[in-house]
Amino acid sequence: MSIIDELKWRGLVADCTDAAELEKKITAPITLYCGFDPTADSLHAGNLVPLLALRRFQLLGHHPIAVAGGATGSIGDPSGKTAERQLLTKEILDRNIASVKGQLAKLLDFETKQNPARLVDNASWTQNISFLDFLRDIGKHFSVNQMVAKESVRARMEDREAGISYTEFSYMLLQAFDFMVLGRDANCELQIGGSDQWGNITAGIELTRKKLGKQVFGLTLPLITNTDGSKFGKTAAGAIWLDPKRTSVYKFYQFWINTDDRDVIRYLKYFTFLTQAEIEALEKAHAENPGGRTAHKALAKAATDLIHGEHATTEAVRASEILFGGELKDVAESTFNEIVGEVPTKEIEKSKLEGAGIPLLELLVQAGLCPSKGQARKDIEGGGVNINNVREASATRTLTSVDLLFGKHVLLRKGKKNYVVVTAR
RNA sequence: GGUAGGUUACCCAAGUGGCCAACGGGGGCAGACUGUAAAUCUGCUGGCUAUGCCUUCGAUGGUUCGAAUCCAUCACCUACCA
Repeated sequence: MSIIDELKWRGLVADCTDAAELEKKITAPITLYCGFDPTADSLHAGNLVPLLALRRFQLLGHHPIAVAGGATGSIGDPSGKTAERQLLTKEILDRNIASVKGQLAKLLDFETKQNPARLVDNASWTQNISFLDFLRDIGKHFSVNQMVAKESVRARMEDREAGISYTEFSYMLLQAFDFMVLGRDANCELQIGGSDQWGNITAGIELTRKKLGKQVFGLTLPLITNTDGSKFGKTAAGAIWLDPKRTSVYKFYQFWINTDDRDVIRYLKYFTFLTQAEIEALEKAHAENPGGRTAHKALAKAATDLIHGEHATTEAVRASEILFGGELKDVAESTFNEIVGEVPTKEIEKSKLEGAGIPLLELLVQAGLCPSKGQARKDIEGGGVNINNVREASATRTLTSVDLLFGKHVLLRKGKKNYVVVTAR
């Protein structure tokens, strides 16, 4: 199966230039790239689709290049943004690039002899070019008329309140320049990216044709949307990050477990490397017994394995089983310890539990389960708060050392899914 | 520059002197049901040392026993006129 068929089957092709010619080209290994701008110090679930697509190409023998956007990231892509962005400071940018590079490196194979992945920073070819040279050599090939017509720019021009700065307006040129440089120096013939990158990609294709007289291709991946209309990759608590310091492995696993039934098969195609046969089997299992959530578990396991490795996944699965498995009272200390560190943990001083103890209201706020004591009180009165998986109905409850499990921990829960382990120290 | 209208909690939006921490809807949180679902039903949705107290209705000042509500000035938005 060619990479194009593979992507099509997975529903991962949103758009593509000169499909017939690209399909011919792609029968032999080609070099392709995808850019990632370091807007934060970690990639998030939303970045996964293009990143995994790179890897899909690699698995089928193609040569992937991941481009860290040291240059483009310092400008800010206007695509899909409704307002001008705050520029990142140089220090933040450097830090972000360093950590994003590390994450990219984990998901692609840099070791294989045949077609090792490469990681480059577009600052390396942008920083030494002078403004005048850039205007003369690159800028000359762009028509402002055409640039203004592109969706990403037009949306902002029509919005009288937001507008667009010259800086962001120029973003497209930088990305086009990247493609041209990679086409010239690395024989890169294909750029992939999210569907919001279409305008930037085609700009690069045209620049490459004009500068090098060479035909290169673009392929965009669909924007992932949840069936219920919400944004993929976001929870109430914020984005789902790949960095376990930002989003714990347990939370990451839970994120996938909580996928809507209607989305789960689609996401298996998007986010895992399971084969068509395997996914079809899961689809069947899901249709026959949705309550078994076989597909959800497979999705969560596969995605978590990919990002955090099998060992961490096993622990997250185990913690989930313990927390959602029912009674806590018979749980052995060693079993309980498995969830410590998986779910959010809050340490308090042991002395606070002596005597009258610490008010539950206060602890709920400190543990980050409730935003204020008023809210904590309401949550308790509404029956939403559990201590060690036993519902607590009294808002005046205080916690003392008697409540400690194994003399160390208290398991607080708000609602069905929000756990915090409080550890006395 | 002129005239008219607007600015209310996370968002939309009612309220035009005391009964207003402020109707209603959305969103969010929680409860029941369930599969750690969906749909549905219910409660909550400014803060606190909590049968009470404090801070909110674009900003500042004023009238009044009492203001989101009346007056003045300022800022921003919308429409029409120039």
